[in-house]
Amino acid sequence: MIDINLFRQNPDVIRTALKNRQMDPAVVDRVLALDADRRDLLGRVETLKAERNNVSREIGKSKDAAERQTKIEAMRKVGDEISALDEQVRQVDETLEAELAVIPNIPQEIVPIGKDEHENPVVRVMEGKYKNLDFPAQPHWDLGVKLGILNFEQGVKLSGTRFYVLSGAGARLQRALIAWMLDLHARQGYREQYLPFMVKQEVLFGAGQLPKFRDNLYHDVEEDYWNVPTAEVPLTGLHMGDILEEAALPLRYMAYTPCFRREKMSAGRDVRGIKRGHQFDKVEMYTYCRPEDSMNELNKMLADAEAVCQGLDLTYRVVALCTGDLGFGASITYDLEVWAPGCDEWLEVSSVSNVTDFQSRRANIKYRPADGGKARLLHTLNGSGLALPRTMIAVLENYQQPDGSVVVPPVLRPWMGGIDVIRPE
RNA sequence: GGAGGGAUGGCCGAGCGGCCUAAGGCGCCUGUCUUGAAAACAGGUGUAGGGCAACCUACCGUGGGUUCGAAUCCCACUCCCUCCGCCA
Repeated sequence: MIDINLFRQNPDVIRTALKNRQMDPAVVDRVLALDADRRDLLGRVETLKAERNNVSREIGKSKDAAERQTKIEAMRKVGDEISALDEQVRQVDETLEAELAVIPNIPQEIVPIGKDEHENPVVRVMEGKYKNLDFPAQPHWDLGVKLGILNFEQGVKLSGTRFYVLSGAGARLQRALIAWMLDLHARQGYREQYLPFMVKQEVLFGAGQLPKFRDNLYHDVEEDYWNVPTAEVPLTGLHMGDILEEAALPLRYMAYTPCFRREKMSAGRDVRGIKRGHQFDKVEMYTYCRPEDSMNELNKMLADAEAVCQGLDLTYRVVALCTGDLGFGASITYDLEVWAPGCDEWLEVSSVSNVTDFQSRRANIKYRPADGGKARLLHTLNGSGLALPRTMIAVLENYQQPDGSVVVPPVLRPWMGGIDVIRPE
């Protein structure tokens, strides 16, 4: 959510931000009009409430029955006016909140201006040991099926399209990746969390998923349970409504969770393989920090995500998202893309963002400055470290050998129970 | 799922429909005193919104209702505790 004070004081900043995001800036004028309405109504209703409070107090003290009756009659009328105005305030508030709730964060000045993902500049390319294979690379959907570690038919049998089963060494390889990533991030200073995979509606609002991305979420129709689309959601909710001590910051968390997405927006895209499913696993990093520290934390988090690619010796590149491709809550985002020689494409395995105070305002998360001053909104950041299916694709396709076997990356071997090479089962 | 008890400021804990503008205590901050500290004493200590300000409004688990007026009365819900049943 954007600070209403920014609309009042500098609406052009928001108009420009919306234009750069390829969105209509007309919403700014609607917000300003609603805000003016709201303040006008509040002024009137609060004056009436003050009057009623005073007179009601007099009624309590008065001994004169006739005078009491006169005042009670008068206040009954005032009460009706208050009810009517309160209802108007409620409606204006509701409309205003609805408008504000779907306005995205302001991109930072250093974010490149661009229309869509085709205009995202590549910041750097980091070549790992595995880049070019000197034989024709198989895509993972062939390689994995032949190895007997990946089964699409069973996924469809159980749950339908966009589901699959990992079997034997495949399942174990994913578990090894998860365990290794968690241990790596623990060494980098993040505290591991085990979280609910279903959360309440208000948590999704706080994280910026609702109301805008309702169509992408799975939820229980009988209870207020929503499956998390990313660990970012419960990691935001952890401190919803809290006032943290400045000394506790930065607070760095990480968590492994499954993620559930309906993928209504991408129907028909990436239907082959395990790149995009309704359920996938992810290790996520999340930081709460002081506003003045958030850009440093962004750089740290990006480096910490890159360390995963480096540990696996994968070739990857860092891409800066342009204004037209920036996510809803992000003020700046870097994507990590690893090279997958089998499907012959760069795969987005991580997205690292500084969300500034966009989520903390929605979720009411503050910190108390060490000097004891007023509580201030803090900044939050999130970054994948990494998304599992695409990391699995990259490992399988990069570590494949001409005979169709797959070498297990050395860093993962402690969890593989002696399997150094995955061969057909 | 059934029966009962509870939810009040940072914490503990009072609170007959109207001096609740929430008692009292603890904690914290400031001041006096002191070489310094402790103690004692005095004052101050929530969040949000509106107003240039004085000030005003809202908030006693949540949401409704009754009333001129609700922490207080009524209804629904949520969460916590105790017991019973069921259960990985």
